[in-house]
Amino acid sequence: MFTHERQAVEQHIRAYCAAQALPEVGELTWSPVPFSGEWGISTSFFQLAATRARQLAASGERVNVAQLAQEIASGIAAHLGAPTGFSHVEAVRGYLNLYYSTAEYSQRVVDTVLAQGIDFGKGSPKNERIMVEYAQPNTHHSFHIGHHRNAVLGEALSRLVEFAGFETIRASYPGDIGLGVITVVWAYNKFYRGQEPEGIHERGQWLLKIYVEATNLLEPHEGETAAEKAQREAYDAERRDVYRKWDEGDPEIRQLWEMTREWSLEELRAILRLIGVPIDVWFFESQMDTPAKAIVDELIQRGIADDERASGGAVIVRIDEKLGLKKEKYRTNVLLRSDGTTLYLTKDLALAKVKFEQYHVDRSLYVIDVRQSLYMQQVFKILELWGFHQAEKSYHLGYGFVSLPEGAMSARRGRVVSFMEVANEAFRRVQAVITEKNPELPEAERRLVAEQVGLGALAYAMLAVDNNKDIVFEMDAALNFDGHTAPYIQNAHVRANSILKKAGSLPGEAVFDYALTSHEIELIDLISRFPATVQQAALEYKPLSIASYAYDLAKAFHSFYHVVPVVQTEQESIRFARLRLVAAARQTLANALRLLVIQAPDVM
RNA sequence: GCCCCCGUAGCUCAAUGGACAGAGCAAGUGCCUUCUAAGCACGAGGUUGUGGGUUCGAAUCCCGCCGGGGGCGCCA
Repeated sequence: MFTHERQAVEQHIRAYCAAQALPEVGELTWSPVPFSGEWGISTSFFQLAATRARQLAASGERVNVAQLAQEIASGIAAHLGAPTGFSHVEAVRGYLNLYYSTAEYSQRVVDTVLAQGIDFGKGSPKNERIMVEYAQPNTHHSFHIGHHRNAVLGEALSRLVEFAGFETIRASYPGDIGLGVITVVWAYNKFYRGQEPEGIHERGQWLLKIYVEATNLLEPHEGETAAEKAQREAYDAERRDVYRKWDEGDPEIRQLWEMTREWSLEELRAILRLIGVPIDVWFFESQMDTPAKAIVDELIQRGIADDERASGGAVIVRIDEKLGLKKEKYRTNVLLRSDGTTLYLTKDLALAKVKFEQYHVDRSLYVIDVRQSLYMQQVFKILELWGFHQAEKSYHLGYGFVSLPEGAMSARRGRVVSFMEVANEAFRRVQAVITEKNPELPEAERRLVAEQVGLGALAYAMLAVDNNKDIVFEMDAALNFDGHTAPYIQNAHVRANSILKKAGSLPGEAVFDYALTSHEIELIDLISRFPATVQQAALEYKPLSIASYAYDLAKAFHSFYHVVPVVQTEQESIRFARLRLVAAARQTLANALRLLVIQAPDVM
């Protein structure tokens, strides 16, 4: 908006500087004027003044940079007068502030939002394809709140980059094989065959219980007797035998594995559907073993990997050495065990190759635990050595772990917070609040809204904190619906909606040629910033920026709602303008919430 | 030993080179015959861990130190 007018002003500024024999103006960066009450764009002249000061210093003249910047800004302000599209211009402390014409700007913002609707804020196509890999829990475990953080962060990132203009593919990569998985298959077969409970979530959580009990049987205990030790070792031998049979493709073991695996995947798909995560492509770790073996020889031949098998060693990549680094930074990682089996790294490299070659991905994003930072850097560097230029644009969005107030979660000890338990508790509490606040709402609708609000609260708790930071999950805090939370934002949407419902119909157009209150100005200002916020957040891969923005917008709307009458406004032209503003605010809130994987209810 | 992340109000967190460092929670005061009080308004709370440096300008960039967390060739 107002791009044309801004460019005209830039031309005037350049012409002025040339005429005054000032140094060349570089790229002019504009930001919103940070004061409330009016709005406009601002740029500063400190750079220019500093350059000029250095020139003058060469001839022995000393000047104060801040003062000079202010002089330049004032000179330009006087030169500009009242440019088209702006009501007035001022120079303050080295900054040049251009204020928009209130009526024109308001109308343009509101009309744009209402014309574009759900697309308001959407960026133009970037002609680049992004694949986001997230939602990679191991199968044979139940979905816990750490997985939830991963899934919500990944989905928010996907929606963000997609909305910003990137073609986006959502990929899930569950770990469906490995010692942990085999442990469950062994224990199920030996102790629990046919005892699985009904119900998708019950069965998913039951698998975790088996895992915990099996781990207990297989781990050494303090002061164990010789008989206990023998028993434990016998169990471990059985488990190893199951793994060997799986590897050989033993039909019975494979069938057990597939059945139990499917129970986990059923639970995973149900939860992803519930929280709004539509995965496009499923990769499975078990399917990457063969492709992984296939890339090893290629990496050896290209001189990237070193084969030390002849001396009883493994196939390794000395990353620093291959990059020509003198100090250790990326270190060394193993590509193939000395027994010839693949590792996680091998499969990840093979999968990356598939993403680049078969899916033609330009940017590969990974939402993975921040503790794997070094590992991810190793993957990217090996891909670079391998010749995949896309690796430079690949990105690891790490996130901190979710822990309980009493300590870290541990799947092995069964100390996990099940996502469904938390979600159900949230639904119960929200329903209780709705019953109290809005008793007329029919039961069926109440349930639906409770789900939208409960899930929203959980999602927002995961997104409103910097991804690098750990979250100590406290049920009470997450379900506290006051303050900086999703329900606060959702309620702003509900209030906007109830005004519009009360008004009946939305005027097709309106002008803003009356004296706007500061609340209206603040609201319009925030709405107008949404498209730029989306672009910046997407390029930084930072859903948090949207979470902050949505909160600010909701806060501005709540203030507006409290002070400024809409439906009760007597003068029709003002009422029309305010109704359209409310509709624009509702739309923008909905669009922002959608990027955060949070639903915008009409009532609550 | 080396690498990464973090240190901001009593607590939880924003702000990554620009104007007076902002929110929420907690504690305090006021506001429901008015579009839903899951709300609004008003105060209070800060040498941005610390010492240097770069810059016209630093919470932000660089170096040292202190404190916390994480990681480092056959786990995933």
